[in-house]
Amino acid sequence: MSASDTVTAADEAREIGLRERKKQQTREVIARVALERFDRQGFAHTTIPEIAEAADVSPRTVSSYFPAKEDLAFPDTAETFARLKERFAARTAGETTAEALRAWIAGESERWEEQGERAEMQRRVIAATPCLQAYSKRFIAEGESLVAQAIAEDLGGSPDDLEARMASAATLAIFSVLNAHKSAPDVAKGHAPEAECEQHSREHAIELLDRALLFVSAGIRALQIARAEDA
Amino acid sequence: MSASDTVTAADEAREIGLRERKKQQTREVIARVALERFDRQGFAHTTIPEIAEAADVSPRTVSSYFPAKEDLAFPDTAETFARLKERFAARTAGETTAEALRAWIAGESERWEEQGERAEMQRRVIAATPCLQAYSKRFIAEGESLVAQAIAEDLGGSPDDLEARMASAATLAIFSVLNAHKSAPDVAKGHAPEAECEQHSREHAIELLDRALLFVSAGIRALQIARAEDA
DNA sequence: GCACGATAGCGCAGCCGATGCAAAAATGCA
DNA sequence: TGCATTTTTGCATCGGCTGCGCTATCGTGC
Repeated sequence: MSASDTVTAADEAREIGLRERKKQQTREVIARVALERFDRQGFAHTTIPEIAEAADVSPRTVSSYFPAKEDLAFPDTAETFARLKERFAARTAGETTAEALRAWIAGESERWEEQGERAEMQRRVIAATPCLQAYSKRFIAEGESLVAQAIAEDLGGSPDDLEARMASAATLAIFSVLNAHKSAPDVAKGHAPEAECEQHSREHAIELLDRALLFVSAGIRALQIARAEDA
Repeated sequence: MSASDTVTAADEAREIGLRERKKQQTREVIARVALERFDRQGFAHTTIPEIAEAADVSPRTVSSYFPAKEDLAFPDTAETFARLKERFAARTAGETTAEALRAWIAGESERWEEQGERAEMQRRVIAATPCLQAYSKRFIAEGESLVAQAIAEDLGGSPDDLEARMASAATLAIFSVLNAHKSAPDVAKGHAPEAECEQHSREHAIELLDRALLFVSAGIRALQIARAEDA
């Protein structure tokens, strides 16, 4: 009855052997050098062989780690949504979807801040590449079903309730807008990103998030009222 | 002072000469055979040369008409949004964005019904191809900015007002859900698409649309109230 | 410690889609 | 009919993706 019987996804990074460790490391290196090149020379003007050379692996290996070139710009999206899934699974009976979302977003923005320049680069690259913005919708679709399920539980309906799906789609669409909004105006103002500013920006982000959730919950309420009137 | 001085987009199809006519025709043939193949054998398992042969043109010509393979599945999206743009431009002072959207959607669904099997095939193909669903978001983004502008006018704010963009994104996201929803359940029920049923489906579509607009307008109102309280 | 199964990384070859370019064919007009 | 314009085509190339088989390394059980 070793400790490995109770490992969680979070522990996995330490539990595993040297082999897996090297794999993660290789993946990380590839993603990092790719992001740097994308930032410097643009996504389209960076080739896979080029990234491979910079990461000291073969082109074939790059494609093996990242099936599509676009995936290089979203190296840890899977984990991000895995955490959302965990968060939803772990929520208590009274906790609403909105509260869980708030907590999740807070955790994620903390992560982004820890990454520092890295997250900023990713933001820049995606903002500068329409193709990547379109690609990101693919992941959002994944999040949509998670949120839809959570909202459906709140409403006590079936997991594929239409209203839940509508509300979920609206929520994530608004998140996208907020996310895109966060990139642009800070650049325009032109003041250096000091610690104080970052703190402010984070509070601002939460505030915007609340507005989004307000929007969505008002929408849901209106639907429920309308449905009650019909019946 | 010929008649060509006052041509609109709608007249264009007749005003132009044989040359332009043939071009449209070629484009139409390519799109049609492509959609058929996509429906029969899947998007990924249909190659450009194959489509070219079926359409009796060279592969190079196909790529010339449709820069990306995905565009073959959305042959008339540009016109669809052009009509939305026209509709917004033509709306009277009192007409809200929601009303204009309703009118537009009504017109578009009429068009779809006229196309018959064609629209159904497109629906099937997109529903069966995640890649195309992601690609469709590209066009939706275009619609988003149109709707955002219209809502911003309603609200009297600047054209890139954040709330307008949020509301617009939410609206189109919900439309997407409704659109996807329309594909699935009709198939599940398994009754033939009789005229009566189509009529019902159309009414149902309008009803769903109204729910979406209700959702959005409630959201906007909530935001305005919150903003008023802050001030 | 050793040997064996598993697997990460690699090279290769091929397919497909996208694009630039220039020749060729079709078209519209005088 | 002849000419200018535009569409269509073939060609060549490039970049990305994939399947296959080989090698080297790692992990495990003996």
